[in-house]
Amino acid sequence: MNPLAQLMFSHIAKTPEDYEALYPPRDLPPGAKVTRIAPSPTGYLHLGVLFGATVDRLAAGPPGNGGVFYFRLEDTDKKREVAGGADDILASLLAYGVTIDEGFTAPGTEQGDYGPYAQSRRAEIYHCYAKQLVEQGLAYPCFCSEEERAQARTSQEAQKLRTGYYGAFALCRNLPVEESMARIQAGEPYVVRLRAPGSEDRRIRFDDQIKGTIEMPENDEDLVLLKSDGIPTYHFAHAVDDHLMRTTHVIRGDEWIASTPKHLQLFALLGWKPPKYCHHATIMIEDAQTGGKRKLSKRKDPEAAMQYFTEQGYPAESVSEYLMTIVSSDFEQWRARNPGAPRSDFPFSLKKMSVSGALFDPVKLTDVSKGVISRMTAEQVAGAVTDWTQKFDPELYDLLIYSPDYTIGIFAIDREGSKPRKDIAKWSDVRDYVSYFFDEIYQPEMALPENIAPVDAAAILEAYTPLYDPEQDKQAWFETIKAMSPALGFCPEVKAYKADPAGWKGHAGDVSTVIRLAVTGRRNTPDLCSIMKLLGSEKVLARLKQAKESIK
RNA sequence: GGCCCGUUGGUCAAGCGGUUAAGACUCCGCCCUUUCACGGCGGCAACACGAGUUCGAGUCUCGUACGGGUCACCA
Repeated sequence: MNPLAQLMFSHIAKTPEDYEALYPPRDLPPGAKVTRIAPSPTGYLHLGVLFGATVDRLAAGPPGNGGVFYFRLEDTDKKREVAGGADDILASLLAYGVTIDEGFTAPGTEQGDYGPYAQSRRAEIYHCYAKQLVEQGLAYPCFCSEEERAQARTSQEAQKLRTGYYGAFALCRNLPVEESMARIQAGEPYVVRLRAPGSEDRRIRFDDQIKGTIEMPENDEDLVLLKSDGIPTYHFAHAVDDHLMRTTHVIRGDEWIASTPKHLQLFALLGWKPPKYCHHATIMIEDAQTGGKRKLSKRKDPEAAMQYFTEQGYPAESVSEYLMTIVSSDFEQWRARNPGAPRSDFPFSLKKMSVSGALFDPVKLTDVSKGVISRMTAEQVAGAVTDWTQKFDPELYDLLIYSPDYTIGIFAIDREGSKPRKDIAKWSDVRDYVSYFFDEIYQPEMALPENIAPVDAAAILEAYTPLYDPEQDKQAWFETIKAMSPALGFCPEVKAYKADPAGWKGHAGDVSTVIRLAVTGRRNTPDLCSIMKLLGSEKVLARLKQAKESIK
């Protein structure tokens, strides 16, 4: 029995063998992958985490296919923890269509045989393995204070040496056992450090599933395993958890590459087979200050928080679809060939992931989102818009719920058919799009096109008003416009007008533009006949009258 | 600074030793069209640089430059 290990971990009764038995290897079909997302609840869900989770989900395959995608909480940093952060992340993930098979599968729900899935509740497990390492002489207590470490760093920098707790700078590394024990018994605070056997001039190599072979110096830093409060660092927790939870593929951002030698060393020392590492490039953002690219930052970039997209009213589907175009280089081509297919059908491969960081492109998001919304039914759009306005635009919400049929009617215009309109990219665009359907928020622009004189416009409205027939269908309606055009000096056929513009003031299209302007306050709208039908004759007549007066 | 990773049009990107160097987004033009939007057609626009290997290099090697990441009792 190692007296030091005994003293440090007197509360540990279980052995590594116990845990091996408790968490046996998973019975998986050949080739099935076990992936995980392990966020720390230090804020709300942001684009980077969603991106990672999307990749994990994709790599594990659709639910029920043998692969497992689980959610583990890395709540080891009490200082930065945000209350409710975990549930928010979970709920948001689900909202973006990332389903979870195991661990925390929904807010307040934890399931699976490899738990607990919150690191704050796994202290005993980490301590058990830390104890083993101390017993084997592979770990030791370190009493260095913050000041001492800062001092060491300063002197290292002065000597142009690599900073860190290694080699001769690892002050507590060779403390006599008796001294360590005495100091612990005296109540002195300490951390547990790895006695890193690595050497800087030996190199290790690993096959990254995304980036390919990577070669780096071995780790020789005596990294902290357990902080002074007994909570493990990420490195140690990663090794213990991903082994015990039988993760096959650790998919994470490439900012982790630098510490992979530490992780590989940990796995080796613990006697475990390491998982396959898959380091993906992170999403970048254009820095407004410098014009350059940089990693997305939760603090600097409000649009990194999913809350931003929610407030703007981007459908979750749009964001997911956009993310896919960054996740996998061949997604767009697949999507073009399989327009309606669920994303889970996409044949995903880690190898197809980009090795360099993509710049977040809001313009592309807009384009993707317009496509997504154009494929929705009028009912779906009305429903989504109603939900969104309830939270973010109460005034518009009240107008929209007044008559659900009317609201659906608005979104039904020009929606059916093979060439749906793409006017809306996000729900916050809707207010402007629908404003002329509601007198309460109607803001006519009323600026006539330059080629139409006010007298002619007035004459057009004068002539049209008695002809207005709410029963007319689209074709009959435009026939009416054409029929009344010549008397006003406008050519009934656009083509004929273009062939001989000199003989006319304009064409039937100009006539309809004047009416459109009178009825909607705009020069550009979807099909005017449908709009007038929806508005109803009372409103149409009122607006025609109002327009005639404003022209005079 | 050390150690890593990266670099094909403005952006996302195909490409795997021989291609007129795909495609998507943006922008521009034309067509369709009662406006707009949609759609169709077309256009602008790229292999960071320098050596080397090779009959031949965006593709392989080495340098250089530039960009990013990382060097915590944060993840």
